[in-house]
Amino acid sequence: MRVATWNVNGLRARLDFVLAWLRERQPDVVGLQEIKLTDEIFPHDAFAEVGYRAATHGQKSWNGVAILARETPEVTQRGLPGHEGFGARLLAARVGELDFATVYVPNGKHLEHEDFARKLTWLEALAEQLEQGFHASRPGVICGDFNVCPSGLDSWNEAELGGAIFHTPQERQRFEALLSAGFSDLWRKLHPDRQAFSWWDYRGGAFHRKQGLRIDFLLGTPAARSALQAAEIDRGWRKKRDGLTPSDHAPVWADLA
DNA sequence: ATGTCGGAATTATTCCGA
Repeated sequence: MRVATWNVNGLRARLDFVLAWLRERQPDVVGLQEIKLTDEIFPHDAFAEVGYRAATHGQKSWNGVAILARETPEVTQRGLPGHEGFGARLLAARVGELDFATVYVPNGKHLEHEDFARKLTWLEALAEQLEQGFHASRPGVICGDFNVCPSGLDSWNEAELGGAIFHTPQERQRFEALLSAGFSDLWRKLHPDRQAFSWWDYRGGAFHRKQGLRIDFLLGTPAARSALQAAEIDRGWRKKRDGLTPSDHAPVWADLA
């Protein structure tokens, strides 16, 4: 079974790009983030044509998450309880025997902004929510854009960015708490010393300058981790193709037995 | 170059968020 995560940065602008990726990679379950549209206009038909059912938690203009799967996802949670006012950022569903969730963690903007403190609180609430929705003995994956760079290895410039947004001890401690609760960073488990990024700013030629961050993750329960066979970041899909503009994030996928 | 995108508000230009 192939599971994947992708912040698409606007599904209307990215639909053809996403469909091409689905045809090539043939994932079984995908968590999308930043779909930037409402549930009413979600393109269910386009996904059905390539063999996917979708569950959605969207909103107008910003944020929004969705789950694509070969079989119909049965939604177990829409939104992070008590934090719905911070945007449509969490969707959990059962897909066959897999417990799955997609999250779009608040950006936080900068350390002095009120959104930074709200981001930390949101991450704490996420940890509580996951305790209820996932179990060590069941295969489960929580994926998404966490907007946290877990270690210096995950940043193109820890020397200068360490301590700045995405790189603070407060964010890292809260991400670490998710791992301590039993979730494994699946890509990192297979590539413990590799530096690779999943996001590059559109500005300044960051992609070609290799100025990126690894902030998109597939976190697996112990049962998922023990079934892990492969995990990759689809860096090639961060490039323009056939004249289509890419997202600023690359997809990340993992194969589970 | 604070250098690019997506989307909305408003009518091709400006803003906001990332």
